[in-house]
Amino acid sequence: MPHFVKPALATLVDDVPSGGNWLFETKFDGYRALSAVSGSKVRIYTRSGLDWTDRFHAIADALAELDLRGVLLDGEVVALDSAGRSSFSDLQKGLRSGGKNLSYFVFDLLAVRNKSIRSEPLSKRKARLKSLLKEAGREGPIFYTDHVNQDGAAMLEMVCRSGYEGIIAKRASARYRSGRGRIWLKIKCGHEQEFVVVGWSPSQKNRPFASLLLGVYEKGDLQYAGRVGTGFSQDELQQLGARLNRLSRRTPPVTGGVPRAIAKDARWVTPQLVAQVAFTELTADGLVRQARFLGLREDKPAENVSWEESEAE
DNA sequence: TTCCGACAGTGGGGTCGCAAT
DNA sequence: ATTGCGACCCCACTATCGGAA
Repeated sequence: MPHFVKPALATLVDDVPSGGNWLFETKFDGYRALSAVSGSKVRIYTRSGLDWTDRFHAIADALAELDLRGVLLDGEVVALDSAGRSSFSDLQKGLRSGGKNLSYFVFDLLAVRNKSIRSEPLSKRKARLKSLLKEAGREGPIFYTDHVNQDGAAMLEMVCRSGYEGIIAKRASARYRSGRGRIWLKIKCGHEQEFVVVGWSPSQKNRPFASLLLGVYEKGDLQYAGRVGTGFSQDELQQLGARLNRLSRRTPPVTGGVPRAIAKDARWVTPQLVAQVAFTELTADGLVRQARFLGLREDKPAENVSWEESEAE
């Protein structure tokens, strides 16, 4: 059986690359999974190389039926919602039931007959992968991840309008390279909007604060919307920390919805500051996921901050 | 010289399992 | 029964450093 190889990782960029022989795939929101398959023997590894075959056993069983020889696959395990989008929260729930209702979108082939083909160009590896999976993937849960060869910008626009997470651009001529690099780029649809700063989480470390607590007005009530703890420079941390202290107050300005564990050490603030925040999506509880701080909006009064209608830019 | 990639360190939302309360 | 914690998953970012381009 082929052994684990550290996966290639994409670098987040703002713009779709042009020129230079790129191919474009839709970005899935799931768990990265590399699979070593040899006949009925299957091992599925996480990004860091842990063996998660048991958690994904439904997929492992499907891989075992493909009758592959010494193959190493790279792809993403996802849960598809009713519209066919990959849903991260469904995935997290789906894992409880042993990996049923999960799909495996395979996008790269790293070894065949126990021999590494990582030095072959991506376009060639994908062609081999496609023919390998041709008979297999018809009804799932194993799928070949297709791509387009041009006009990534148009693809991004279409993908965002349909509510997906974004796209991945890959150099078609590049060999497989472990670790983060410029050979693979991710461009996210991303959401961005203003939030009222309603408080902060104190830091265990040597920082003015760990994260900002966010809120949004909904029908006159200020509701908790999660935290943001990254995106600040050293200067911003200091300056924001000082302003928060000046606005500090004893009672929470939000009406509710703050998880116990967070409310326990939360420090509250008069709702006055407005933060611009980017995030990938809202969780089932209406909290921002993968949020990063972009800056303060000094021009916006806090009372005007409510949910913006979800729409692609 | 400039840029890139690796690393360390900080932060988030989740799930799970186990130990302490 | 509830709570807390760490180890995993998904990540985000800043800051630094050495070597490649």
